[in-house]
Amino acid sequence: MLDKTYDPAAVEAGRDDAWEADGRYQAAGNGEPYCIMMPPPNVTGSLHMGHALTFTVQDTLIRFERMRGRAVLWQPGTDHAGIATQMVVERELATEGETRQGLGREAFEERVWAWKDESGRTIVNQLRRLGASPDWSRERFTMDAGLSAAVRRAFVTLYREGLIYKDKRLVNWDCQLHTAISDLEVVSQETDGHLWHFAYPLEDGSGSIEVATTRPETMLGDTGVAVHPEDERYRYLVGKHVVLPLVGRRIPIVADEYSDPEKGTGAVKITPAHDFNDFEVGRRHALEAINILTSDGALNDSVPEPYRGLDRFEARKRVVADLDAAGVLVAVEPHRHVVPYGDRSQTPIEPFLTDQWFCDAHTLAQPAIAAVEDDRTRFVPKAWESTYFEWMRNIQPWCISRQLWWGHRIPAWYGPDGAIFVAETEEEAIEQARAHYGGERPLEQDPDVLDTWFSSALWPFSTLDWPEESQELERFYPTDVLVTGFDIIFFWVARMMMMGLHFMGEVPFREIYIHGLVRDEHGQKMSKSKGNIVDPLQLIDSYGADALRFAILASLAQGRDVKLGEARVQGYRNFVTKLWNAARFCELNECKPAAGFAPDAVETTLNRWIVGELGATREAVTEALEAYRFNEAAQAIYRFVWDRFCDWYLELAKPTLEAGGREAEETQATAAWVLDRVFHLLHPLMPFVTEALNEQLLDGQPNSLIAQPWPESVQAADRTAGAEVDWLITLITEIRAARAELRVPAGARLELWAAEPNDAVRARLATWRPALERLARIADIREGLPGTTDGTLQVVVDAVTYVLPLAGHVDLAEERARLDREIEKLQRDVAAIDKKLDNPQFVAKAPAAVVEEQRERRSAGTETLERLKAAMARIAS
RNA sequence: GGGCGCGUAGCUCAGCGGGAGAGCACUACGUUGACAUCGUAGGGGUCACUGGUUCGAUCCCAGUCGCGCCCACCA
Repeated sequence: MLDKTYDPAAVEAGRDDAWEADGRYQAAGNGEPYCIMMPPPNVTGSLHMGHALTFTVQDTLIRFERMRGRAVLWQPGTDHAGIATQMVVERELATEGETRQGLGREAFEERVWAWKDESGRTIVNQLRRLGASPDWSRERFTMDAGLSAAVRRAFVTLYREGLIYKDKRLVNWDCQLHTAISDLEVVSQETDGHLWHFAYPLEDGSGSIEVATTRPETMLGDTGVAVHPEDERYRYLVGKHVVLPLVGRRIPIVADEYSDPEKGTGAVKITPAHDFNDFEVGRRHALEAINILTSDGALNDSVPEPYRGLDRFEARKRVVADLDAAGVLVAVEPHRHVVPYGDRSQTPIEPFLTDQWFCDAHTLAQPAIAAVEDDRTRFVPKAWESTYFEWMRNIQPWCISRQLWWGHRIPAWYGPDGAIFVAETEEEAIEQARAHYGGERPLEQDPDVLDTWFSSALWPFSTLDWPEESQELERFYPTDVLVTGFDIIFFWVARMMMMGLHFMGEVPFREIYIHGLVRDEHGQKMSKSKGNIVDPLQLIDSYGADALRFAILASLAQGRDVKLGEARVQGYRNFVTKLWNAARFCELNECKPAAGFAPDAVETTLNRWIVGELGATREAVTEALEAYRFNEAAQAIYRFVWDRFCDWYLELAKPTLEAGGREAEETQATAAWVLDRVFHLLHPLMPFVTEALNEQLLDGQPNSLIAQPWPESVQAADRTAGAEVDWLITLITEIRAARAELRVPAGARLELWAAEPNDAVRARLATWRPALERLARIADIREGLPGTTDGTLQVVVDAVTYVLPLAGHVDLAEERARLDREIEKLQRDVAAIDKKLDNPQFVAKAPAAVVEEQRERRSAGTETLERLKAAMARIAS
């Protein structure tokens, strides 16, 4: 027996364990492979709503395809998340008064591994509560031995192909984390600052040239001043020199188109070592690049003595004060501008000249662009392709080295003379060195590690054992769909495309489904500082994983962010309760699956109708899931369960079930069958409750739903049954509405007189008499017109007038007013249709079917109108 | 500066060339009923604005206004 109330905790407990123990999460059977790569959450992570969204979507697809007979692999794992993890462990060390430097590299790495073993499983366990069904037996971590080998193979290969190289370039330097970061890890922030104007004196004493800057301290590294070649104001100065104040350096004035006459003073100071644009200008004019910063962001020994060792922001004040004192500070104006910040450290980023490893992303991007252009990989929704193209076509060299300790160590070794040996193992590097030097030389490995996203870029094949040639790699690559948010298209999707095509020769996935971000119910991004974080685990505790999953899916319209408040989840918990109670009703009425039940062979109208409705729902859900329209899938099944099955089918079936007999038996079997199909259709969306109900209710089933086949198509909707039930629903609804409007007491039973019934209507009324008695509170059904016109309620359905005598329950004037409103509305409708039909252009140019439809609507409308007028006439006097 | 998206009922949003929809909220009535985590009924909208295309526009196109996002940008 089902419990009287639905308790999500009881329903969900232990199910994940049971499914996994039965091996349900592993690819099974000989079906066509279907693979989704789980975007590996950071080991430092704990489940947030973004995870809940993306993993619900993935699990829904996985369960759907698993039921459809595909050999499904959902490949799970976690990411070592270089900077994030290192920061977490360093913070932990700090509470012990310890630092990573104090510990030393080796001990620190051990410490991180220990942390990972202890805390790294949090998110995995939380995923289980959501009902996620990946193949945990294949769980991977980006720093596993196998994946590390893949990283080294990829690095070495790209190096040998000239697609990875070491270069001294300006990089984004994080002065707090002491590492380079990629362009993507830099976030721009609008900041209120100042624009300082300085007059640099000309060497020949003939005057000065005014420059403006937001970073005065960089002037200590200036090696030129640039003006636009066509700027008349400065043309005569080109080729002359200025003497840099405070420093005394003689620097040239050059003509360069980078200089924008509209901006600042039109003359721009050039600091090649600390500005990306200036670096280019400097290169064009052979200006020296003087690095004036230390890795901490303090000034180094290249600047005059008084400034050495000052932090860059201290130095800024000092430089301004000194320039002011020297009389070269011309003006200071408030200035709003964007300042680059590190996305992890939240500190201002400095362009900094260092040796780093770069990946030639431009070359790798070309095949990745082509693959999307010719649809070998499709974005859903398609609009994201332009974002992808835009970025890929303007891609810059990717800085892949990081000055961190946690990550994949760069497989490069240096000889005493600086010669570089890149190899997959130290032994190979030693071998190379021996050949190179003709003898043993001490080698030192590059201290840096790789950008975390380098290993993530290999994920679609490194997890499938590449570079080993495994069966899984053969079978599941290319994968079917990647599910992810737009926020990591650049970080991850683009890079997987590049690496997948380069190493595997094929795209990593055939489709990329991009979903929105989760926001709170007001559309605000969830953030700790706003205090509007919704915790998915708390929602699961309160309402169940099924309700949370369904709420997410039902809210997930393509191309939109998902706004999700607690009320929404609560609403869908109510839906689960509704389903539970429907199942309970069926159980109480002994609706059990009948052996050999054939849905297309049911005889009674009601049962034929619900079978048809279920069939339509099955198609709608299937098509919606195939097209990643999760909200439509959710809506279709929701509508069916609540509006069709509960509100009408079960209500209309009650008299039949109570009466017993053959019809009741067919109805019991049909109800059980429908419920069973509903559990199947709902299972990918809400796995727990469907499994629980299936298990308890339909205990003839040998297998759990997770392994059951997806429902087959059933016969096309039975149109005669549909028409009849539609008629019945309309009649009952009309009577209920009229009664409510005229405030007929809810308990009052009225007679129903059918004014001019034909044989079909007469038969229908006989058939549905018990339903009408029950749902429309009808006392008796008669033909013709009742003797009294005093106090009647009249409705018209399908060209038949129904009169319900009220015996004093109602005010005649109110009934007149009600009929009047209906007549008016109908007249407006008919007039609108007439206007169309009277337009020869419409009749001539609109499709015949549309014209025909309008004609039908018009004739139905006028017929009803006539009868309503007749009804009015009967009570008018 | 470049690109993208969104303005539909009080709120959150579907729909997207031929009858304006849902959920929540609201109002009235209803509890021996599978379900009050419920039922029945109801109120509520010049589908942002202006033009255009069309026999016909909430839907397509152009523009305007408003909101949001991404990329670029430290003179």
